[in-house]
Amino acid sequence: MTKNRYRRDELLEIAIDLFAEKGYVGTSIRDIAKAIDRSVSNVYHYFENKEELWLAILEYSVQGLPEKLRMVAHGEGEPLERFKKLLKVHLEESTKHQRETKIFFIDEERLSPKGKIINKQIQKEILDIYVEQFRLLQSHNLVRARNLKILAFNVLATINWFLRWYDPEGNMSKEEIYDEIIDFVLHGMCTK
Amino acid sequence: MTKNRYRRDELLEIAIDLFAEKGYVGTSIRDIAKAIDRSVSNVYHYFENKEELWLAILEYSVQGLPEKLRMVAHGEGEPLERFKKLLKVHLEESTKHQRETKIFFIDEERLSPKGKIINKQIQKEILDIYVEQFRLLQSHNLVRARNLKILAFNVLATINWFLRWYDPEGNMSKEEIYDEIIDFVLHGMCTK
DNA sequence: GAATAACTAGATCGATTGTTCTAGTAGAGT
DNA sequence: ACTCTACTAGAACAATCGATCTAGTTATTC
Repeated sequence: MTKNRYRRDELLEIAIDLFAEKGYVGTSIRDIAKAIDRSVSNVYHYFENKEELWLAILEYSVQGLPEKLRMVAHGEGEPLERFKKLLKVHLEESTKHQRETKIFFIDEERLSPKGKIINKQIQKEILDIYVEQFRLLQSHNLVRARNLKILAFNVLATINWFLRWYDPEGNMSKEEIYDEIIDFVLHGMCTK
Repeated sequence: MTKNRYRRDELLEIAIDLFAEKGYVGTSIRDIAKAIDRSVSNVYHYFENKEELWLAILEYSVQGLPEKLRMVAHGEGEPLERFKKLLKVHLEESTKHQRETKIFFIDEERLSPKGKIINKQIQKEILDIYVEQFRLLQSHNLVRARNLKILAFNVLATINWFLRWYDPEGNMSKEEIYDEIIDFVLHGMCTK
């Protein structure tokens, strides 16, 4: 008999909620069990320990992001249009997993060495995808920045910061925000 | 006899280090005391409790930022030049208090209601300074964005994110990064 | 129907948490 | 000499932490 995937994922869902709200250290196993009205044993039945639970969340959500972005980055089309598409997909995927991505960034320093390494690696992968894109765009004379790494940090800044202030219950539409962010990344705030 | 300001501030310094490294929840009073080789009582002598210690750090560092920014924002000069100066000062001040500002953003959700309110208020103040600047620049036809609030979030994104990746020990100079960020904010990544 | 694996509740573990209490020392002002 | 305040160390507190252990209940397979 294999483990009950459904009950495991239910647990994962509630854990994401609590981690996103109160952080990794701020959320206890008991909190998680209580929130879904099960016993502590139930949590430990599906996950070896707290850290494994955390890593399962990563796998469940953020892990696949680099691959998805690479697909777009290496896809067909004109370089600049493809880059715009990359931004859009990145924004959409991040929004889809807003809570998890939030966790991902908020508590990165609070993990065990193993967790830290995985975390850093995913971030590095994403950064590299962008730097590579910039190099390509640069060869077409489409990039103004001198330091491509700083540029990548700046672009990631707008995307990742968006996850902090965006409120799904708010009155701004996602499409409106996406367009505004993409326009900002491409041309900044100034006219001309 | 008044409280020994020097020993208090020493305590504050070490607390900033630990909070920045391991977070608010991840740092215990004992950790702080041990790091500076004093007793727990010593910490409680200078600060009522853990939260007051946190708030003291805020006061010690981040609290004055809005006022400094307002000074520049309401200063003399051409609107766009003044705005550039605003960005520069903001970047400089944030770098000066990098550890504290990091704490400020990382653990904002982990505070008591009182702490949360103070935290949110400072962030709101800063946001408003930028939105006001954009309104002024807009009246001179210098801003391309439609939604000024989103624009403000994007600008703050680049500044605050910078604090996450910037390594004072690294080989990039601060001035180089500042210029690159300011250029990005004003004109984005594209040529033309 | 026996055997095996999946799952569960609840007590319990030692360690650590924020905080308080007790009992003091040091030094300045009177 | 006495008093008051500033300061200190270290034991002690109840609560909570991640984790484990015991003892059980289901459900499936042969």
